[in-house]
Amino acid sequence: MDAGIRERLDEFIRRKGLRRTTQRDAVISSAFSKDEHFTAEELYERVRKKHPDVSRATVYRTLLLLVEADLLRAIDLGENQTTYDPNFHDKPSHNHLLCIDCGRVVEFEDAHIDLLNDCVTRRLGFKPLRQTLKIEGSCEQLRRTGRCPNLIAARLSGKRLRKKR
Amino acid sequence: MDAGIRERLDEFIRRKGLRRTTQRDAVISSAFSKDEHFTAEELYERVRKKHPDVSRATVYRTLLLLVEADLLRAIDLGENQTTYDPNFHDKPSHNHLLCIDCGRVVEFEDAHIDLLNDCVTRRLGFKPLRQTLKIEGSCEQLRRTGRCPNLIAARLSGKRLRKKR
DNA sequence: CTGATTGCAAATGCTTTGCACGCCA
DNA sequence: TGGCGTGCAAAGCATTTGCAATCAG
Repeated sequence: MDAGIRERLDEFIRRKGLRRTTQRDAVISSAFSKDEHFTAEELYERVRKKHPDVSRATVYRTLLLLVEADLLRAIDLGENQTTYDPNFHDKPSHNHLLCIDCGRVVEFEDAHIDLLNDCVTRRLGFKPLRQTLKIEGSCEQLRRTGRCPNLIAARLSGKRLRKKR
Repeated sequence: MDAGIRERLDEFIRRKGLRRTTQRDAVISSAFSKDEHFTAEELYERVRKKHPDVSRATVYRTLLLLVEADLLRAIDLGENQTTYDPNFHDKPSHNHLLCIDCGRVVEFEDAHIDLLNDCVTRRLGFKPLRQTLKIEGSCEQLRRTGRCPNLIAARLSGKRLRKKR
């Protein structure tokens, strides 16, 4: 876990008069152990591997804290559960592209987007605080060659492709 | 209800071998009776005013159809329920700005956004299909003058301001 | 007629909560 | 010691679904 995160966390804990507990630490270190997105349930399972005594409730409660501290971002990837993104600390203004063919999620940054948001928002009389851009697209390689490495990987891993919506 | 919508709907019904029923028609005409966003529950109540016999299940099932037909768009405004937007037929690529002060949702269009999405997406090897940009901002007028007409209106109408997330 | 559609109530699935106990500061 | 934090199970909520009855074409 990145030092900047630890620092911001400490500051948050201090400011809110919270306490550091074994369970809380376990959840937090699992949350930031990879840079992959995860759902509450996935994190719960990941935590349980090392700390089988942490309850689901604590995972949910800690997630709420982390989102409030802005260490984690809750994003909507179109499934019926909240997805959490641990990468906003390093890349504060990245966005997501979802492949409708294989469900892959690509994070990307683009300097123009911030500028654009700023213009649009001010024009309307608001001050921009946060923006979420989600692009859905289809895989060009799949269309042209009939094959897409991600699609194949997704099938092999048994990952559910995408649902409706 | 706009003629273009009726037309697209008929085409959809024909293509899928669906049937036209009183309940379905009631739900659909309520959905497009205003250009306001709504939740399933809100639509259910609106429908019941004129057709007290329509069930909640039918409302949900019809909403699914309308989204599939791309007549309605399911959007995520940060509450824990899906919001439906009936304005995508007229403004296919508009986006949403949410005021964190009063919860107001402003729809806006900007020509640059489509271009930007296109560039970003192709650069990553995908073909853009649909994008969702949600900007959250605070009200400048409120900050400067301490008053915002929308905030006051929202309070008066008892509309819940925003929840977490 | 026949399969699509409906209402009802039960089921789902994610997330939150009430409560009594335990533990950090 | 005073509360904050925890686990458990129950509760909440939005949404979906099984089923028998009903209706459109």
